[in-house]
Amino acid sequence: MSVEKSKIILVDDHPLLRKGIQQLVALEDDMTVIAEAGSGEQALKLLEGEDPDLILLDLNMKGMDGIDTLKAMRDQGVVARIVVFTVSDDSNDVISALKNGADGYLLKDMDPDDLIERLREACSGKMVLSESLTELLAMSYRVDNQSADDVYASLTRREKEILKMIADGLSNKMIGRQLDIVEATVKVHVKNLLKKLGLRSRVEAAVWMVKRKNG
Amino acid sequence: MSVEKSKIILVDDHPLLRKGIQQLVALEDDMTVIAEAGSGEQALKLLEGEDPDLILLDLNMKGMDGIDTLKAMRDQGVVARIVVFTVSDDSNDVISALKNGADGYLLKDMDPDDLIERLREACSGKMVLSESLTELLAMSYRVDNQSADDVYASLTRREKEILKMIADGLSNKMIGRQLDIVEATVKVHVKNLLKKLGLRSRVEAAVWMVKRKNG
DNA sequence: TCTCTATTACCCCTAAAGGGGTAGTTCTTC
DNA sequence: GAAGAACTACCCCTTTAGGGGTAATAGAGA
Repeated sequence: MSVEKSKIILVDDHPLLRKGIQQLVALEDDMTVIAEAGSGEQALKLLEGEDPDLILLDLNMKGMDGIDTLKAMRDQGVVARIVVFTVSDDSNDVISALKNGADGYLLKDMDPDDLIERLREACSGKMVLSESLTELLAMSYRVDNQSADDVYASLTRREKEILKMIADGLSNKMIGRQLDIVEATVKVHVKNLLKKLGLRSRVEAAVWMVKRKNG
Repeated sequence: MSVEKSKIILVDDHPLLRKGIQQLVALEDDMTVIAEAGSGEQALKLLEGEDPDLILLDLNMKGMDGIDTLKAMRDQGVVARIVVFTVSDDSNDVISALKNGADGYLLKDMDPDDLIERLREACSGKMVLSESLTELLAMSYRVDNQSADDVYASLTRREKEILKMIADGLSNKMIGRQLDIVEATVKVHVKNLLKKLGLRSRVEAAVWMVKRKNG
């Protein structure tokens, strides 16, 4: 029997780019683009009826952004390989994508032949990353060791103060009471410090803080 | 001028016991019972109009229990001294009460004269505890050192498993997905392990777990 | 002076957490 | 076989958390 083609879905808000990739993939006999979406919302709807092997996902989209779309897909229980395909080589984006269940992170400026090869690898279950990201990722691994202090240093006085209280198990309301500011303001600081630390919840923040101190 | 009497509020669902204490206090010239409540809800309502120096609070009440009432009082910003007065010498109750802002913990089987003396001490700002609780409290201090493992050992296999995942920052939904059980069941386990560990939130649980491992 | 950052406070909204209850199953233990 | 513990799943409910936005104010620095 003939080899079954890998089913790919493209999610990008640039129709031209989608067209380009689609034609590129069409030249290969072991993969095929079965659907396209111009937004995260559209992609999520699409996935209710499709069962792709690979989803190529842009990060910078209008409306729901790529990371949110990625989160939502995983929350929906999508089992397909999801590879982020974007222009951003911002380390926060890369880490954030990987943390949220991306199986790869490719930059849009890569060579077309290389892209096809990477997609093939991704379909076969391999984690794919653009070369230029290796160094960046290597640095991010050091976050747990030394550059954690750099991230911590980027916090404002208030944020550090609140982070400590989070690690003490205080709720936003209690923190506000202790600092004599309203809960809503505490939430603003929490929101900002989570973003700076690249964490997703106060639980992660608390653990991060404790490990930083004595781990 | 004459010394101002310490104002006491009694919260207990046994009218007879309230009466007894009230009469006992009435014999003293430096303290007075200004109000009584038969339930936590009633006590909270009462506190909107009263400004006592001391609140004597029963733990085992119908409806809202003593700990919840205590929490609610502190959340409402009640500044009065709050002393728990109960029959329970369960260490969890004692610790829980102290964690939630109690200024003392007295057992109901104590000598009446002794009680009055303790109330007087409480009014003057001293932390009061029944003698038989000293050993119990001493043990609880060791929780942070060695007997933490005993508490941990009291967790079921499932609870330990989930506690680890909490420390990894996973949400209940994610934990459920990973263990292939519904989120509601995860919440049951979380609820139970929090109670066993005497903690109030998953944040505290996560920190507890991390400190236990490498702290 | 103008700009940037930090801090504060609010609006909107959804999702997550947590506490109470009941209840069925399985498995062990007495 | 009865009793208890563990695990599962659901009901109810309120509170907490988190993410998006706008905006005012104060202070530091170009």
